[in-house]
Amino acid sequence: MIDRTANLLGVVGLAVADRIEQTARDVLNHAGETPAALVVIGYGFGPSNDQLRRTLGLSHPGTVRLIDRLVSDGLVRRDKAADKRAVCLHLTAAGMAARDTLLKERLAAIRPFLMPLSEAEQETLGDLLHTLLSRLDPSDQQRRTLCRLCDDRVCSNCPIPADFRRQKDKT
Amino acid sequence: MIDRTANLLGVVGLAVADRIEQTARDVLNHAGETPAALVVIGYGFGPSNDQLRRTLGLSHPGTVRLIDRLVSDGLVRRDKAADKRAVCLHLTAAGMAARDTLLKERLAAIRPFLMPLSEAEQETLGDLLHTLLSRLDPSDQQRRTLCRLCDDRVCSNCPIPADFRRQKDKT
DNA sequence: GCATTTATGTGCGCTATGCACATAAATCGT
DNA sequence: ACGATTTATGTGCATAGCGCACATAAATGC
Repeated sequence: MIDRTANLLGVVGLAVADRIEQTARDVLNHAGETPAALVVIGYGFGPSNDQLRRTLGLSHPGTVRLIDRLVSDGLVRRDKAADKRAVCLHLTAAGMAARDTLLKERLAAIRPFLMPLSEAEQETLGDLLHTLLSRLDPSDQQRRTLCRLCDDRVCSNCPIPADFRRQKDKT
Repeated sequence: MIDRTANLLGVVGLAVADRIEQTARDVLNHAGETPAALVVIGYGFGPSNDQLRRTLGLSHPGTVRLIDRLVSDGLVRRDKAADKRAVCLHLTAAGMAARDTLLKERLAAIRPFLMPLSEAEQETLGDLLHTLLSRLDPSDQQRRTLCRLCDDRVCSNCPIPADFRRQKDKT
């Protein structure tokens, strides 16, 4: 019986991810992990290339090229870090605007799935998803990966707090 | 309040899609829409390149190359169709085995998200997802796209029946 | 103070995909 | 029934996004 639910979750997950990806492509003209990079850098703690790499689950050269794209689009700056080997990534004003649009459009892309549900059904679903996420027991790294496209402005009582805004847990 | 739920659905959707994609890559050594192609062709109604293209949401040359890959992997055959312009796609024995593995591993990839929930919670979630899907009101084409990775063996009482096994609705 | 580790960047290749074009078969109108 | 249009496939060429192997510079650890 669990497999019936698993299958439905797979269908909905695919549908939701499809819509998010399409939206991100429309907003940024880039696909893959590029939108997630924008969201993560946007927390403003100035991640290094390497920190970002781990959150996005990419190889490090892949991350370098990803940042190259964002820099050449004028959305990201490579600042100097205390550690002179590292870079310290920040959004430009244009980058922040793009990030805002991206997150707004992401929610707009997901909302149609929920609109046909009653308030009560939405509430129940939200609680169940919250419970589901709270029981995943991910590593710190996995938390950040899970939340890499999350809109923290609407994530009250986050079930998997990913400490994006703190510089601790650099691992 | 809907946005809190939308955000959580986005997080879970992304997580589920990530796991499915990773699993598909492990099983097939291919990514993108290749796994979906295997599932859809596996219904055995002998889709044409063009029918498949619409379900996968790819360009037609992209679909030709996708089938090229599956053929050269020995998973798919290009048979002749009644319409002599068209091809008629079928799985080889190896293709059917790969499809079985793929669907099995897909469920295995999703199950860990549900395991920590109680039976009752799983039931409620399944019912809510079923309701959500049943209210999407997609076109016939969208139905097939939604279900392109679906495991019909465990999809009892499908909320969005996608007539894969029937040749009607060739549109 | 030198060997090791860490962080970044570069050369090169590959996969998945799209656009423009070509070709063959079916269909439609007269 | 025949030419014009539409439909289905395939091919040349290009692009985005990514990984591996390698190079280099800064930090770290005896």
